Amino acid sequence: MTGKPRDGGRKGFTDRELDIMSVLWREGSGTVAEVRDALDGDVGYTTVLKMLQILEEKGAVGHEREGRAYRYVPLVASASAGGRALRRIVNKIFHGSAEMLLATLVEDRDFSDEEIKRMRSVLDRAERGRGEK
Amino acid sequence: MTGKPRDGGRKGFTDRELDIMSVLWREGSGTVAEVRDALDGDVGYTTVLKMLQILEEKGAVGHEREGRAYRYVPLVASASAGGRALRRIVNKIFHGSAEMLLATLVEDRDFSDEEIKRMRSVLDRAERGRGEK
DNA sequence: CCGTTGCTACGAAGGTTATCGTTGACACCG
DNA sequence: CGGTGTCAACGATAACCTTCGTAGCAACGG
Repeated sequence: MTGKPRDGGRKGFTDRELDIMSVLWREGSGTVAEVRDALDGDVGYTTVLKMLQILEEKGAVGHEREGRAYRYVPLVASASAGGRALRRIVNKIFHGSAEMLLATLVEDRDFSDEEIKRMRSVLDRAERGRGEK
Repeated sequence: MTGKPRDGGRKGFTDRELDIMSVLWREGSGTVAEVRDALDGDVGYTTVLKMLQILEEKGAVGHEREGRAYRYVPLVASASAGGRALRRIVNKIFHGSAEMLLATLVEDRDFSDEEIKRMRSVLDRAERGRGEK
């Protein structure tokens, strides 16, 4: 493992960085070639490598040697990045209203009954689970 | 009004751009000086002007003369920007699961009973309102 | 042993973001 | 009229994102 953070991962990810983090979160880890294959369009090998090096400088990923190649692993959890991103959106776009955020979300996509049910139970759990810890 | 779009506002906003759009969405419109006053830290007048000009180039805002100054108005609705941002997050960070997004949201903040209730009714409305249009 | 292949490292190019300094226009005050 | 304050326009700057080309290294096949 290497990598001294430059900005500690405080800020959100850029588009390309997010593409790459998304792959690592989904797969758990990846070599440069694996990440590259998992990306949509065709991106140069060195481009992916560079992005991973930048992400490492920021402390978002780490790497360990695997044979001749490096295997990169995310050091920032997706939930943590998601929380930061959601906070930003709810504050700047929805003026602090989570209700508006949710309304926009469900208006934007057609959720199945199943999905709505599960979302409702997320709210139930939040309500019940409060006041304990 | 002026402003031919350069990228049509397809992409999301950067941090600073979002700060400024947030003010315009909240207030409805604003001159350079008004926007500047509404921003948190002290930002230079010309900086705010420049950002508004960039946003105008992108088609996100327009302006009309008001006395000697320009009054800027948002051309992109906050719900539209919010929808785009949420889609990006749910896809890249939560792998398409709105349920995970919602779980992260409610874990991150302590919502009141009132807020939870309103969010639940947003889901109810979504369920009932489906299949018609 | 030598060429090929699969890697990482380095650094540069082009575009964007974010910050202003400076200039010039215009109007108001005294 | 002449100074002062408010405003937009322009250009400069520094940092950062994103893309690679090129080079160098190490292992493997023949």
